[in-house]
Amino acid sequence: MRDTIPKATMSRISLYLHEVEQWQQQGHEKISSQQLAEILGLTATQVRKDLTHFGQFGRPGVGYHCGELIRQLRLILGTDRVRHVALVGCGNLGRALATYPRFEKRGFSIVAVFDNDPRKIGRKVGPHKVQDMSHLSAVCRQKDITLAILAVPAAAAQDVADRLVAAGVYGILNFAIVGLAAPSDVVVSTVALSMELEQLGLAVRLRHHGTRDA
Amino acid sequence: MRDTIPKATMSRISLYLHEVEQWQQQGHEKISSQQLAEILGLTATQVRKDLTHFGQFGRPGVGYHCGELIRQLRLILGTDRVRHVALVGCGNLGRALATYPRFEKRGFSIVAVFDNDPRKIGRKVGPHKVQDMSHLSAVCRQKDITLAILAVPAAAAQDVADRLVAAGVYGILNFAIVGLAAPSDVVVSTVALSMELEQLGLAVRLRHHGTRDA
DNA sequence: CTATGTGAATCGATTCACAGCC
DNA sequence: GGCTGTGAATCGATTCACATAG
Repeated sequence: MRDTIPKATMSRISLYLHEVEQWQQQGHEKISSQQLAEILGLTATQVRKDLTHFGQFGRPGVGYHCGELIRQLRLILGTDRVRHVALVGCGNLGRALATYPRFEKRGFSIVAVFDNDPRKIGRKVGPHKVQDMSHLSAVCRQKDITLAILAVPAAAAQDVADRLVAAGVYGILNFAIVGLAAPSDVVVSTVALSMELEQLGLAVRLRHHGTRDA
Repeated sequence: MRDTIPKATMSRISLYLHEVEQWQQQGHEKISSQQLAEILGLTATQVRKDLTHFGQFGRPGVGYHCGELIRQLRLILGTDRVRHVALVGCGNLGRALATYPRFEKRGFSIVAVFDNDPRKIGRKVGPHKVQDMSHLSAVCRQKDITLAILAVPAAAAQDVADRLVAAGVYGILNFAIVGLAAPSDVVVSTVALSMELEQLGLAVRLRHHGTRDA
């Protein structure tokens, strides 16, 4: 487990966890790299290579024990214990994310919600009162918040990111369409929804290349 | 332009478009591969290689003309003309996406919204009345809808996807956490928000590897 | 005989080095 | 001089082939 993990591998670990959980819920006790690969449209070798970056979880001639593999994958992802998350920005997208049930189901708990709009502060969003940004640092430290979801307008994103970093957050999931500067020990991952749609459009165009200008 | 485009290149084209637009709005007339690369944290060579997959848009000694490059990038992405999009699923996330202003700003227009919940049908979400799923096929064809955003529960996703395909949609942006089966001429792109958060958590853990179990 | 784990080989993407144009 | 476009070289990721364990 102590070499550097390929980026491509990292992006597949949570896929593995999700599919093995599904598989187990369907009543299976074990799963082979072949079966897991087929579900995900990968190769069996790729699945095994990915997993062995973190340890040897399977048994030759048998496969992987679902329960054990799930435990290990959660350990890898750090979701064996619940992680506290702050959500900043209570627009339409922010409110949807605040109540997105899958975060809670997968080991992340949104424990504080912030906005800087006085009309929103004090309102409830899901189970949480929206708090003023000025409380950000104190609340993050008090509630042991290590990750943040950023759903504010692009113009405000860098400022909020700086404040989150100052508040001791280690990772930021950024829904604004700007690159964020952050110190090297803080991870920023940007989800640009409009670009996802653009890329889908491009993929469609290339697949139908000459065919028609669909 | 007629070799196969690397997947990695495809995923960067919309980044280029966005940054060149910003750059132009800041009053610049031209941009060099070096400047664009710095903004995005890439190398100048990579930017040039990516662009030349689609044609030769720059002039040696000068750089790229912003206006011309933007025009070409939109042509590549197919957003030179507005594309009609259907949104299926009016839960919290669906409603946020239905009114997400950036889609409209970048050449995509949500022209129809569907749900199968009778209590939601007829309500307005942004400028659109929520329609029953039974109208899906007729509306998609009538309004020349080529792309769809799928924001329904995982259990319903495959069924809806099948109906979208039957309705002549070429691409599906899927927010449900399931792999969707679709014919090879239909592109499915899945955005799994909870997995984004898991991957962020993993990246954080690996960056701080031994340090502390943040 | 079945399925994992892994070094070696292949494949694809990034970077280098430079030829050609402004 | 400055910068693009591109073949050659490097780097990383996937696949192959097989040794090893159940």
